[in-house]
Amino acid sequence: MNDTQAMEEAVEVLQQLGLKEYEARCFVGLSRLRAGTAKQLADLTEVPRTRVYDAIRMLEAQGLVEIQHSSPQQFRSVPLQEATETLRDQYEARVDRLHDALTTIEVVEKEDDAPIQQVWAMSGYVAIENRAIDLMEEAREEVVLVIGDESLVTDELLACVNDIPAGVEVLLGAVSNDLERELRRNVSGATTFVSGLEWLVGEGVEHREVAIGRLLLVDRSAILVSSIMPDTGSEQAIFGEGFGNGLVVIARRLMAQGLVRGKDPAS
Amino acid sequence: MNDTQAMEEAVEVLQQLGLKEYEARCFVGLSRLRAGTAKQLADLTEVPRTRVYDAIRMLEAQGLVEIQHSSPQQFRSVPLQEATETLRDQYEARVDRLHDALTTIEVVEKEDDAPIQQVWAMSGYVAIENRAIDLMEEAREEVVLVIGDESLVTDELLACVNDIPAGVEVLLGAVSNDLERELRRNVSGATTFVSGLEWLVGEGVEHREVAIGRLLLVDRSAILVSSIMPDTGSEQAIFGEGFGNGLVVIARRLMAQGLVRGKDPAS
DNA sequence: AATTCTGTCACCCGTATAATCACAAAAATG
DNA sequence: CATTTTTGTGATTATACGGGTGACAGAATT
Repeated sequence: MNDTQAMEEAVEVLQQLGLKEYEARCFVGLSRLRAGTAKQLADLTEVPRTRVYDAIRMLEAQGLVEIQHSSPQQFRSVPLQEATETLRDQYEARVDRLHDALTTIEVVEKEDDAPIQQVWAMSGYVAIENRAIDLMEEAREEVVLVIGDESLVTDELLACVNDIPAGVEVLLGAVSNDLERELRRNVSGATTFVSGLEWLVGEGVEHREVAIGRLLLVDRSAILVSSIMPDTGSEQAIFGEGFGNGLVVIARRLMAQGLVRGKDPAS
Repeated sequence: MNDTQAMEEAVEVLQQLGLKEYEARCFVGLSRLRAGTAKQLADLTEVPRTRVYDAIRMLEAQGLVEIQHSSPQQFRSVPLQEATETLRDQYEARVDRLHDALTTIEVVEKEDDAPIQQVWAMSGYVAIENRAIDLMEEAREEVVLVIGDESLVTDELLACVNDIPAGVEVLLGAVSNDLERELRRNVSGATTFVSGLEWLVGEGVEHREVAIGRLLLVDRSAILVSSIMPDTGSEQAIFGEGFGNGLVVIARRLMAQGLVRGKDPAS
């Protein structure tokens, strides 16, 4: 990666982490200056000199830079190691506070009527993976998991699959030979197979370039199907649970036919 | 904690974590509703109904809520466990990206002239603790640490002190008997003592209510002194290094007199 | 058929933040 | 010592974003 690119990247990320633009630019500036005055920083980062002071003060308050009160003042950034550690701590504290606050109010409001057909949509790679892991951890009899893209095979996922107790039957599918080999190499106690999932993309219908993400069926009563969007590359999923759930019923059908047929066990 | 308090707290923290107010309120609302429509959410959270949709979309994109595309749409939040996990992952990823970006540009700009007296100021409890730990980890001969307030005795700090290799002499001071006992109970391989640090607050000068935070001297060549501000309760520190550093020189003097005198070892 | 509900848009407005300017004290220069 | 540059603070303007409100068409309900 190019230096200027990297700097922009860093500024961007710092802003996502809650810093203002000037603050971010100043911090990045100090990262390559080791130590500097307001003027030097202003020249390097193109932050208006008179605004550098405010930005630095904010950064100092957050424990990210140090100030030497000489004349002219000198600024320098905390070592990268310390900075990331500080940010991390800050964040952990926040997440904990959130967790505490929310658990004290998890008082559920009226659990009323019919648990009808519910199909939920979710998006985002991280959230979907977490949900998938959650589901697998709760499996009591059977887990069927088909992976459509190697980018989805993370350490967490593999660890989770390997942690499934012995009493639970695990069927692990892949859409390509390579991927299946990869899976078999990293997983024990599971039956792996290759599955052409043509039926998923819609047999003969319009058939756009939506790539298959993953397909997870747990105890034949909860299903999660995800796709990789062609344009953005983001992952989108739908998810249903309950034995009577329409989506789950359809999924059971399809699995029985398309998956298990030429292959292995269970009706 | 009261429910409404907890909700406000949660909203606040969520905003610190990067969510907009409406998004935060909606998420908190869904946390106690298990599932709900836009109208229900609007009534509960006082977010304008027409704005609930935008907020939910953002939340969905971040993997924090699920949408059921029925009519009316139903929304529900991801289980708290998953939500915090997702947020944590997101954050880790950002910090990593930051780390990568900054290391690629850590090309130091001109390391020029005289390494004169440098005294740096920093503030914020987390940052100061991190710096203190850093310093102690680099100790090769001697660590002198005086604690002025029990709130500063964290697990990390204790762990760090206990991890100091045997070859390094450790002098651990406290400003009260109780605190010294506490320290001795949790630390091994260190000489503990009680030190009235009157001299730190300025003998007879104005003497405001600045509480002593910590005092750290490593290898007699780096020093960190912190105070607890009377009004805000925040921690502020100054820090100097280099054997010739003025601050360090003074510190050595003071230590030799005020600390070691009536007590223990080393000149 | 009438009414309520649902979802989308377009718009206003206040605040926060980016961006400039004015200025006095301090430092540097000759 | 006089002049010029640098430094730090404060005030001011411009702008973008997010909070807040209303209009409206289609769907659902009565």
